[in-house]
Amino acid sequence: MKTPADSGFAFPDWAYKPESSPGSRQIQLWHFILELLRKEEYHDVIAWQGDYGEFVIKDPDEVARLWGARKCKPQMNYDKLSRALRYYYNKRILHKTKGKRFTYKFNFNKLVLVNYPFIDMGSGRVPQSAPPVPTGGNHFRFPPSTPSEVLSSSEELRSPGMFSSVARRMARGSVSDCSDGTSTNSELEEAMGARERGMGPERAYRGLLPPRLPHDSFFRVYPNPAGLARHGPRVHPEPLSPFPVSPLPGPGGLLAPTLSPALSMTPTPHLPYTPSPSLSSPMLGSHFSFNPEDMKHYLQAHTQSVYNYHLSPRAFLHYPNIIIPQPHRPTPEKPAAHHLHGQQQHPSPFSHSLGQQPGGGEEGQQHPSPFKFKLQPPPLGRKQRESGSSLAAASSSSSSSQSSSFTGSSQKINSALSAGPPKIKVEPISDIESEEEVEVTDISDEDELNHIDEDDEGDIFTRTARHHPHHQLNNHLRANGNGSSHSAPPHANPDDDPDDDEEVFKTPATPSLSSAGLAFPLINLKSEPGQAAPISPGGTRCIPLKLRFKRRWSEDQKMEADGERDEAEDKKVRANGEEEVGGKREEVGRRVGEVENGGGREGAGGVILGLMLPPPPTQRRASSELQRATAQLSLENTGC
DNA sequence: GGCGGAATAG
DNA sequence: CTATTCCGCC
Repeated sequence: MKTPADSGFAFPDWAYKPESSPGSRQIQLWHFILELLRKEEYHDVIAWQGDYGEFVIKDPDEVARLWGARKCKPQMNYDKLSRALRYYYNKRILHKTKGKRFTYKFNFNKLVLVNYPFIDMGSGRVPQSAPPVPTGGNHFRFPPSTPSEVLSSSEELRSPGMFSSVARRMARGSVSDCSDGTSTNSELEEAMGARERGMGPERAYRGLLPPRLPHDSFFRVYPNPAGLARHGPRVHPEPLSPFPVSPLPGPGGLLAPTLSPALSMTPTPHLPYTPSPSLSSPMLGSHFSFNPEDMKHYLQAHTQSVYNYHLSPRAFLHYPNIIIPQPHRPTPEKPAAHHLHGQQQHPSPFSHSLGQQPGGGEEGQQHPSPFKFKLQPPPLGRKQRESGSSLAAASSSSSSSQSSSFTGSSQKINSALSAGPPKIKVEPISDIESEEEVEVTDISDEDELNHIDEDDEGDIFTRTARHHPHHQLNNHLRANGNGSSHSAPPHANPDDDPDDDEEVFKTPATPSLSSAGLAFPLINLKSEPGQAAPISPGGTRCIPLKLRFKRRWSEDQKMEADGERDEAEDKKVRANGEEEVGGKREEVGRRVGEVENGGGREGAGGVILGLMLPPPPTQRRASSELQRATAQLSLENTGC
């Protein structure tokens, strides 16, 4: 089925050679594994098999040898290599498939999907195990095209940081390796390298892509079931460009004024700043394709992921209808993927249905309306909000955004904030939430919790938000306490992993409206506990426009928060391993501070702790994956 | 086989 | 930090 090249997955180049790797500049094991997996040549040695993201090391010794060659560690053996793999467990990059020898499973949530929605793991057969990624093309394509405005230029737009990194990367091309020349290196690299280098600009896209966009974009996509539609005639925004209106940096590069330069700039690979819209939007523009197929695939993949990996459902939650509609869409074949991503299909995106997928199913339901989803521009970065006196800025920014509608919400936020000392940031809620979540999330391990996966599936969609602000916390605590079984209810289980957050999300709301995307929990959740919140959980439907806006707004914030959160998470993950609740809390606080600081790297003081403490509802952290991925993407191989 | 602690290298 | 080494334990 696929050509070799295709067959493998095609992760974005950058995925393979990121520079950003945290500690070591060298290639990371998981990247290496991915490389091997994507090459057919190595299928006898290691291959996808089983569930999504699951792969089996058919020849451990060989894999070890290859790895050793790559790292110039002749003494490498499977025992050692496996130790390294085990370190990924806590990071949630990998987990062991129990009961199957030499079989591990990638958490693509973290690694790929979110990050690279359009990546394709290989068409063909890549078994189910291959990450479910979509894409019409073979590799990822970031459809540059963009509808309208979008941004073509987005690249430049992107945050400098990212951009720069990309650039560097490009410049360098693949780096390589040990000259020893073990076949491995050379092969892999060559293949990749060639590809990469060859592509000029396109590559750039890829590079850029990765990070957040996709995911942001996705998250921003709202289904628009009746809700939105009603509320406005689709917003102007257009069908095509989902993000066109976005306030941010659109193509024009408008980086949001608000963004604090510092933040926005933060180049570090980590993406310290992802959240900010600025980033996202650009990406959206450039990378995000609206090609229906892509969307469809992506969604499906995402969905799967959700199910399989606990991706944060929130994304989907928003869109109950997510089901990737497939109205009719026959095209069985994939678009020529080969050519790269670049093609610009234009999509009128919405016109098509996303549906169809080869494998799939047809779960797709058809919907009368061609497109349910409505894409929206990313909200402003929280930073932006922050920076400007948070509020003011926010409002402005929001207004700018297409959905100017949100402006109103700002108030809300304020109020919310006001509750606490206004510190630096505005996202009180989110932060808080995020933190908690984070904690929760981190804690979890998928392995054990695997069952969760399945559970999640159900849960994700099913659960309603019942979380009261404290509720989670409590659970959290309890959970931690338990040493043993995770039998605890899914949701209680802190471990659940990242996805837990999702729980929170689950919106109680009715599908219809809620789905509209408007329904977002953040605020709602909080209000819930109380008695009647205007936006009662269940009653999303009747929500007045204002409320809707607010919700949306809040949603946006959340998202942003997520991004940050992610970072936090990452850190946490590491940290948390053992922490207890109490300890965790503290840490959380710390982390939060970091996050706020911006990327963590330094920042102004993280004062917000106070806010954080309360255990608000959590959300998801889907984005964490992104960050993580980003952070981790370091692949370069250096010579020995 | 698999896990994970501990020490350590880079 | 990530990975490598070693190693004891299940």
